[in-house]
Amino acid sequence: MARESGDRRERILASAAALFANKGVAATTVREIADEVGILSGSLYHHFESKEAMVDEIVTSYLDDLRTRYKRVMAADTDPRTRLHDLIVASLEVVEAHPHATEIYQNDVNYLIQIERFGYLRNAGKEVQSTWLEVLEAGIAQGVVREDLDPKILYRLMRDAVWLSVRWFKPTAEYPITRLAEDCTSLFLDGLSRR
Amino acid sequence: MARESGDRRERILASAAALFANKGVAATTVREIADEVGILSGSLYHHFESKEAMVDEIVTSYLDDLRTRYKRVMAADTDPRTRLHDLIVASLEVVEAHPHATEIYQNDVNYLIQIERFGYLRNAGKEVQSTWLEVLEAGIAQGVVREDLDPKILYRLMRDAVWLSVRWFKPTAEYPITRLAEDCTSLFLDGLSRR
DNA sequence: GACCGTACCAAGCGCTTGCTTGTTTGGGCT
DNA sequence: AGCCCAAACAAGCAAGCGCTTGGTACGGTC
Repeated sequence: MARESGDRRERILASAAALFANKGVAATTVREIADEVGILSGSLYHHFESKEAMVDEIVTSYLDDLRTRYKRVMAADTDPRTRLHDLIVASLEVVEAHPHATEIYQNDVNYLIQIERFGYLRNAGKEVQSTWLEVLEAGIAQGVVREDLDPKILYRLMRDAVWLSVRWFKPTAEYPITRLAEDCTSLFLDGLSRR
Repeated sequence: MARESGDRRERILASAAALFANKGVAATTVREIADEVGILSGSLYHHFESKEAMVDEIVTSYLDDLRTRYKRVMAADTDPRTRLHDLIVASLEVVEAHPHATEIYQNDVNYLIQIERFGYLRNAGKEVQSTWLEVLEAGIAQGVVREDLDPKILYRLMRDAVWLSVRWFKPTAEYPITRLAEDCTSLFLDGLSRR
């Protein structure tokens, strides 16, 4: 029994993440989480300090993974166009690896951010933005990206399109995540007009 | 006093909308709404049947406005490129007219949709989608839109980029909403690559 | 000046929330 | 066999929830 205790913890986190993603953090009760796992609500507190602690663990591991992948993209010696593509790929891979955490972050940042414990979310958002801006501005400087569009606005439009795919994208054999990444890159870089 | 009763109702709705948008519907309490208006929570029920009724009224008027504007766009005898632009403009105008309602819809559809009363939200989403698809498919048929990108995926990417602008866009004199509409249209149609 | 209806207050009901507490269970180790 | 201790249960607490109720203040109408 004791040797499976890690399993239980993970199962609780997985159930909690799914519920948080589908119903929202505030609308999910600890009793619902416990029901999903098949224990009583009080027993959750043997594994976690609080409901907030569960959210925290889910979101933190999500952001850690994201940061790691972005750093890898920026460490490579590549041109802006490739980097933009690689950022999109990295983001979509994170969406695939942490679908629930992504949805929680997208839906509930506003709510979470006003809880003291989650103040760090402000910095996380800024970090991500500056990574994208670095690439876009390098692109403008090198003359491969249009300079009549504000990079910040470009970033926000792309960001929402890419991250919100978590709400609708379910990878299949015919349309895997790599294909979505290609289509995103192609849409943003070349547009949907036939030429 | 009686002659200003409509005012009160509107003030309650406005306060409720702002709170729902910022904290989420589930995380906003009737006491908070009442505090904002300066009355006690019980007094809200003189003006509204329930908390759900407030949400309903906010969301319904938002969707009504959206439907009206989309119909106007589709009624005009214009080419696909213009129509796409006009749909973007119409959407951003609705964002501007109903910022809180837009945010509530974007953040809380998942939560609301599972409440019986808000079942109609399913149809609303489908209606909007089919309007965009109609335009995109006409564009493909007329050879002005690339046919190597799935229209449904195009729609979803554009939809999230456009609607989620409610979270960050604050119109100014230098960058009004019309400019954002132009930039969106330009990004989606032509891409961000310099050519 | 008696009456009416609107708008609100004061109090609190029944229920659910996140969380705590004291106790029981049962496999692993000596 | 005897003990240990992680893991779960059973019960329930205080706080907060949406909402209801009975009463009051007061401008408008006849």
